[in-house]
Amino acid sequence: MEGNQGAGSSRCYLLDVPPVSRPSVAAHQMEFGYPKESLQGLGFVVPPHGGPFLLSTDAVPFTNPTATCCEKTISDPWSNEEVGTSDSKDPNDQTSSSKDGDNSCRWRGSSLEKGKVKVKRKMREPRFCFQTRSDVDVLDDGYKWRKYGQKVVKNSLHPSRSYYRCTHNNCRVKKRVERLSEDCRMVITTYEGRHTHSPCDDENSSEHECFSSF
DNA sequence: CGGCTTTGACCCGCGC
DNA sequence: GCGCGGGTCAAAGCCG
Repeated sequence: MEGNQGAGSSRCYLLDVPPVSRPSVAAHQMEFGYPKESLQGLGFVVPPHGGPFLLSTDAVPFTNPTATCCEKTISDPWSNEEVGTSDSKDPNDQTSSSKDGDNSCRWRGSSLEKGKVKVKRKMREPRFCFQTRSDVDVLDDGYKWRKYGQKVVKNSLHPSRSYYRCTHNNCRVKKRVERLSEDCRMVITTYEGRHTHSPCDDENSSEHECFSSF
């Protein structure tokens, strides 16, 4: 069924990144005509001037319902609806952030929390996914990520999905990376949440200064 | 020695 | 109600 991502929440873009050692990405596609506001809302800071980016990534809107991988990505459990509310500033979010911030006290145990958590689970952070063509899994977006898990994906020929988390102190942004089953060179990167800092904040700017878009 | 990756287990949500 | 799949945690190992 098509159009379920019409909600306009979790957006997906397709990038054609040359197989270089540093396929820095993504963010650069926003200037391909995508609503910057939404991107900013997601934590992707877009240069106000929308200046040209260094990379010549070829971005394509990744919202075609018939697009194989796209469909799969979007129809995953986290699906679009929760992202729709960019005003995730509801009370729930407050609570969840305090919990989320501390993964150790997530929904493990405390049956008391269950009820609340249940709801919260659906109310995740805003997400943003990209499809890139690259030989490397982890796209250098200027932030520092730490891998915290890997999963086998059943209905995929490339059954490995990796989970990353921003290493910055109070930043709870997560990133999910998986290979496209049809084309192992295609990487689907899904960002979740908003960075509470700038990339330069993560590592000493230097080369990343031009990637402040993430 | 510190940080990161790997890997197995646990828990939750959803579909049947 | 049960089973499956997905997401996260935490311990152990590895590397710089």
